[in-house]
Amino acid sequence: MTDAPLIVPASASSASSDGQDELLAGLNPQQLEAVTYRGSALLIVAGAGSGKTSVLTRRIALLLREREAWPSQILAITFTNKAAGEMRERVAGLVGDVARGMWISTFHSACVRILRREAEQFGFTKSFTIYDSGDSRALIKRLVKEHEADAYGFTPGAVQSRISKLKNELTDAEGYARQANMSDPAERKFVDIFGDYQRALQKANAFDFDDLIAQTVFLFRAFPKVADTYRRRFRHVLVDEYQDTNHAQYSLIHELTRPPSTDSAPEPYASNGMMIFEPAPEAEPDAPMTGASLTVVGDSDQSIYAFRGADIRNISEFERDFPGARVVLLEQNYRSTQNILSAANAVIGNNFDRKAKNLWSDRGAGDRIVGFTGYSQHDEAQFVADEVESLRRSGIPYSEMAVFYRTNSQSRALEEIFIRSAVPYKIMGGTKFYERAEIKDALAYLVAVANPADEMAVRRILNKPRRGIGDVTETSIARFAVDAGISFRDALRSPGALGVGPKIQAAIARLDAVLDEASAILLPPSGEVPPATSVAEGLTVLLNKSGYFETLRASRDPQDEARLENLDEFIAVARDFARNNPDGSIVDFLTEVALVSDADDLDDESGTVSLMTMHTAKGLEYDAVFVTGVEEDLIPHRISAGEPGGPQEERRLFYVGLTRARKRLHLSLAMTRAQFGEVTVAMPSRFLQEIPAELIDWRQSPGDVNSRGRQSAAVNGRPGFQKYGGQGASTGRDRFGVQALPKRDSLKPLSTAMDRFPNKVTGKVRDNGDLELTAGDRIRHDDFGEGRIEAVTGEGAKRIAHVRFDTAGQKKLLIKIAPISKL
DNA sequence: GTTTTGTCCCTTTTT
DNA sequence: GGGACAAAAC
Repeated sequence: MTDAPLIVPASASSASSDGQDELLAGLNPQQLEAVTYRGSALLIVAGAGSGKTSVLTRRIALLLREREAWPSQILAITFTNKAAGEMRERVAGLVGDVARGMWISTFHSACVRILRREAEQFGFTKSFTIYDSGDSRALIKRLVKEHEADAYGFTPGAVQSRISKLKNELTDAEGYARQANMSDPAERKFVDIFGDYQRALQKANAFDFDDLIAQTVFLFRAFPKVADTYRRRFRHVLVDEYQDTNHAQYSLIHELTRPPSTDSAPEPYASNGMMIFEPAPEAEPDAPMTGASLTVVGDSDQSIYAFRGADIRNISEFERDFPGARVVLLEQNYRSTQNILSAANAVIGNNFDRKAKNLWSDRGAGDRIVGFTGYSQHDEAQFVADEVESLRRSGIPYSEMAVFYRTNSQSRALEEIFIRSAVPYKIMGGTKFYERAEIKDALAYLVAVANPADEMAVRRILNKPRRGIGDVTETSIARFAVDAGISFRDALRSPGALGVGPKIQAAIARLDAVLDEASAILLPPSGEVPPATSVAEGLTVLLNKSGYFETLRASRDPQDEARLENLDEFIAVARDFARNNPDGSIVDFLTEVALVSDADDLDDESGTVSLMTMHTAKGLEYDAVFVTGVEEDLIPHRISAGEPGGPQEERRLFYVGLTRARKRLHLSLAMTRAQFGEVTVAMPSRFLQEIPAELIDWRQSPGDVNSRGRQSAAVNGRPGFQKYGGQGASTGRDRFGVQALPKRDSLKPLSTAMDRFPNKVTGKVRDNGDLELTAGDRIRHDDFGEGRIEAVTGEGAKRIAHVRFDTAGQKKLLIKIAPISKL
């Protein structure tokens, strides 16, 4: 354990004012230095939970309060939009309204802002579309087909990831072609596809995710004057989660923090006439301007995006890249109890190529980590659900609990059991809202209006809803467009010229009219700026008059009902947007929607447990955390084994998961796991063995199953549940400090004795219709045996029975689907 | 042109 | 055990 150094660094800034005292209050010496150090470059190595967000916000606040910088001179980059919003709020909380002019955003949002301003410089318009991975995959798929590249073993996915990797390395299509081995036919194919892909994007007036960064760097390099504008403007650049930056992002930072070229005159206006910076407070007209001061915050132990091109060297070689850089280490953890930290430290200590770092906490040992081994993933999920309920009863709100897993597909079993057990939950990510087909359709309608050059979008809505425009017609439209030298969208204006039947002509004319009608609302020809509410209005017009809504309403597919609800929600999003951005345009709306991420959905909606992948969990913290599926081939994931650095990255990912917990940490696994229909036997993850045994309190350990396991024999039912979910928890005096079982044997393979595992919760559901139950009734449950109803709450399909089972403890059940019968 | 059936993958992680 | 996609049936 590290001792806190007692040296207080000399504050670099001038005599402290009252405001400064307030900003510096409660900081430890290292944090204080991180906040007050002034120099060209500062690296803050911030271990998990070491208060880096607080340091970053105070650093910004101090710059503002001490008048060292105008808000407009600050650029802060965060990993998610949500983090950006929070940081903005916290800075505003410290210094008030001044915070307004700052750029606090993600790399992608910041680049979009720059690109929209400068788009005309290189052949795009301000209203360019942003292609998400789905869009670009669709485009690549078409190209792969056109080039018959599958003969060379190219799959769309492989091509996409290769292009993405190249772009993250700032290699563009021409650059790649120049150095490619053109004697290899497969290589030639790839070069062609890459080139066509880039041309298609340009033609569609669109950027993909990687382009947003890479093209901004190219822009800066090709137009030094443009770059200078931003270099003069941003005097303080701060980057969070620096360990997860890729080469393109690193280069962007490098470009931005370079001194402006001395020969170009300061230009407070961007090429389009927009004023982009206020004159510096103390302008020194003759002195050459230095580069912006750079502050980066990161923790190489939490680098988990190498697969996306993140380069850990960006952080490990920071001092080489930015000579004279100061490095500050934050090692005191203010988040977790020592037991949790010790486990995390032990795990991460197994990564050999890292700089030693020891997080410590003064919050006391805390509870031991709870371990549980289920028979199946359902069993594991039931443990989580029961434990969630027990924690809830002990006073932790649902919103302070989170369940993590390695892969999105693992969420299904958890979800099933949570629904059954009436545990309110929310899934972060998974099939994301904006990736649902109906939402993508609605977006395509909007894009077709906002950026008619985007042929993909127009094609997408051509026959949605079905209006009899099939492949054949689509091809004739495309051919006509090419022949006439007009866009695909404009070809829809002359249905008569397409050589298709009258019915189809009429359908095309109707679609054309709908798009025009919406266009009149969203982009009035008069040139006046429509109110932000026009987005929702235009969207409603599009969905109504295109017949999209009508078709869904007429359908008797139950899924279409859900689609309608999603679209209603989407319109609500548009209304919300108008409320928050009174001056927002349709392009702004589309930008915002394109750049939202999983983590951004995390409303502070109290009262639901959050389910998410460990990746999504980065940067978040909860009182109680469940890390599930702690098995070989899952974490570390099977695929990572073959990748260089793979297992180490998996270990960091696991470490990130562990360190999210403040007070309660649960590790669970299943002995068997069904993967695409097939049941496979699972092994405990190697990472479990890396945690000192005395830190884990196994409610049901992998060893229990194989060895004599007194607890298994104890009850002829479900020992695990009984033991913790039953008496102990229900009395309310619960867990804090209570020492439980003696520690179990170390981990062993789970291969045998599955039948000795008595506790098998299944994913079974049953439709009980409107089974009437009241307090006092006795029931029988397929998995839990007999019990007594203590209360019934909720209404209709959401009626919940609160049951005390004779052997399985206290549970909530959703009556409609629980496999129960009244006795 | 649309609907239904059948086959083949699949599962890392995401801005 | 399901979703995407293609072939076959309407």
